[in-house]
Amino acid sequence: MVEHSEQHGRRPANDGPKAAARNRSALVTAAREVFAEHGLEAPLSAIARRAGVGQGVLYRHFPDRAAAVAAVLEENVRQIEQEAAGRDATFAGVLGVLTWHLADSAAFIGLLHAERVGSRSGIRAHVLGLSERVERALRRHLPAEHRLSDGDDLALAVAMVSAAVIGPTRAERELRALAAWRLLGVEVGPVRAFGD
Amino acid sequence: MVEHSEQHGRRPANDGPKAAARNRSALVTAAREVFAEHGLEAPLSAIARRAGVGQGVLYRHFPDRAAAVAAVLEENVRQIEQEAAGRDATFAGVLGVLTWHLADSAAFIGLLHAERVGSRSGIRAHVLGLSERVERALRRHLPAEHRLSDGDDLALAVAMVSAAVIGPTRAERELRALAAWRLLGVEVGPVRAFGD
Amino acid sequence: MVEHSEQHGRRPANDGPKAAARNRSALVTAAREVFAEHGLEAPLSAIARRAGVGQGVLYRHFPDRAAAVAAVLEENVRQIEQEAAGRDATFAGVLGVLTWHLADSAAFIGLLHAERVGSRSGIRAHVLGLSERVERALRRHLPAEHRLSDGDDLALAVAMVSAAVIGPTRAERELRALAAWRLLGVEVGPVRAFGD
Amino acid sequence: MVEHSEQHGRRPANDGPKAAARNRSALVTAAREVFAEHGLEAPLSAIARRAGVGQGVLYRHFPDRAAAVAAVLEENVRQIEQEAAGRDATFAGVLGVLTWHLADSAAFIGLLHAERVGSRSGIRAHVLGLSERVERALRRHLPAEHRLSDGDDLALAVAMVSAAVIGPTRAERELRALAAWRLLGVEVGPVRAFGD
DNA sequence: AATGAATGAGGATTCATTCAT
DNA sequence: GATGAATGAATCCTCATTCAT
Repeated sequence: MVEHSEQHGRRPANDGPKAAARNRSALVTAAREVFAEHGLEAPLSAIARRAGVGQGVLYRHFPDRAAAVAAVLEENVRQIEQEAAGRDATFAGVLGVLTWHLADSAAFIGLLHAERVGSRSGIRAHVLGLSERVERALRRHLPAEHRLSDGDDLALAVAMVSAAVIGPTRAERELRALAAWRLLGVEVGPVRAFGD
Repeated sequence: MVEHSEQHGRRPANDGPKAAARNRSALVTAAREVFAEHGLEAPLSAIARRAGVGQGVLYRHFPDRAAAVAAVLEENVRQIEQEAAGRDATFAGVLGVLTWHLADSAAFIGLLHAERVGSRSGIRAHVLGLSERVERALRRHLPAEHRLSDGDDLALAVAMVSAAVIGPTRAERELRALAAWRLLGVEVGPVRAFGD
Repeated sequence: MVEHSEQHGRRPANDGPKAAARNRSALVTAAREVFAEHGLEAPLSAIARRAGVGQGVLYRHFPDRAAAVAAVLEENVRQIEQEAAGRDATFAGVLGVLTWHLADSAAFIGLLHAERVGSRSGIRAHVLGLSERVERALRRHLPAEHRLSDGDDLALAVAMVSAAVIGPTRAERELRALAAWRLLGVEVGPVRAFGD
Repeated sequence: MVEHSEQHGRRPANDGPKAAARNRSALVTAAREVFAEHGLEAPLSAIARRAGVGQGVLYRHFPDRAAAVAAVLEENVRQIEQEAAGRDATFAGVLGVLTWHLADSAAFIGLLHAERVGSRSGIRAHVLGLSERVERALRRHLPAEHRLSDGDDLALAVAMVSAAVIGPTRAERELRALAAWRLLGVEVGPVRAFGD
């Protein structure tokens, strides 16, 4: 049992429940950055620290590492879908946003195709669902006669490009991603962050 | 004939220097298996245990994790080179051996293109060297007019295929590798372990 | 992953494997004391600290709390059995050793009859086995016509006395144990530590 | 008629002071259940959750764990006293109610005789007081010539029986309690919940 | 040269307690 | 008065690494 009988020295400000939404958002941002910089095995405490919250808050929002990873992925996928839902969306455009995410943090999108995401199988299904959402978003705008329109090739191509995206700088990663798409015979539109 | 393998009481037999080579080999094999089964983050102690040696021996041969990883990679690359050096080697054939290694343990070859291999930078250069050796082995047999013959495309392609190689079973991983090569427009020869 | 890349500042003496037996014994002793003083929920780290060893050693010898508890219990029971095995052992004498253990650390013998020992069921069976050994040791010397000779009464009586044994000092606990046996109509022999 | 229980938007209805009593009662009930199911070390948050109130309310009513434990004990003891105060109360009858409480949640009554209730000493005196009230309630109906009528024997007997009461089901615990009383030469009246 | 126990820093996780709303 | 999010100390546990034998 953990009986904290000593008084905590001067407790820092507690902004109350209003901070909840702000904290969650800060945590997702921090998680994205920390995972991008130090990999998916980075200490969770680093995320809490960077988000400027206590460890407990991290655990309240994300009961385990997988949940934190999933939250970042979820956001990425949502942005891709949103781009795809735009009135004048094109295959090249959606691919551009996807590529931006790849270059920003390839490890996450790479996860979409990972076989072993920890041991819990729950996350597995979740990731598969996200993967399908990305494919749907892309396929909706894929020219019918495209060489990737066949079967699982689109998913495979995304996985391949994801992995190709390594490099010390964002620019370098973006170049690689574009080169990878080109090798697959795909022309990508302007790469840009969602919302640009 | 004198039976000289009798037990020496408490200490395990000390078979002299001959044991060193045997141990190293057992360690590399164990490392390959452990890394393949539990990922590159597996406890090093698991390698020593599977090799049937003490922790100290592991450290004698591999001062750190990177060294153990490098040793497995090194062996992989040497086998690819050996295949490429064969009298009647073909591009498809060399690619077959490479693909076998990918399917056997994609994580290793994937490393060939990783930007971050722990924090020590020494390993970085080493891995780049291995990467070049693989490319050389392949390029030597690459038809001049091949679409991958241009610049860094070959390395990129290997990276892309490496990443596509995920799956619970070896067979599944092999299938994925072949599909990935196909997407890149490459025809692969019979996939087989080196030495078959 | 826990990558300890910084050098540990000056490592304390490592007495080598010879320390293993000594450490285990020190740990059991420390565990007995810590559990007696702070209850079975005491921090495991306190045991390691009192035994003068690192946390790792504790975990090497006792993978979890239950194992540490079991080790102390085991020792208690063995001493009772040993007393019972003596040539001129009497019921009162064996009961004396048992009572000494009760007074020394009632929680442990109390465990012998506990229904809920954590959640793991493995420990459950183990404790039941120990309990039977205590009963056997006692019953061997129990006068045939004794009122406790019937069925489960002996076990129940031990459980009841165990619980009665609370109090701030050893002497107080011993008095209570004796009073409890008397209430049950049992006359107890000289109370003494095993080996006295 | 004005319907005034409509939801106030975000905040849960604030039913005014009347809720305070209701909450306290819900907390005591929840505490009894949680402590019975998970032991006295159960997380306090579990009590608040089961009572359907916020953590803050728990702390308003019970500043610490000891207070929560004491509240449940207090209620138990009050019920025993009330039974003893009945016109035609008998020793066996009062013992029956006591036994019911033992079987319901032996840990509490066991506390009546515990030496160490956390570290705070305040609780100590409180528990001793409760213990005396139980003894008084029992002794009032104890036949003068009874073997337990001497000195501390009654308190000791209660402690001994408390400890015997372990077992996975309520029925099992009740059987054990009755067997324990019998071993002590006490005949127990009908075991029943207070108020039956 | 091998063994395997010991060390102890670091990371994961849990709650008791506070406090803005 | 109630809610429940936030805090962070304390505990648990895991290895990388050393070193006596």
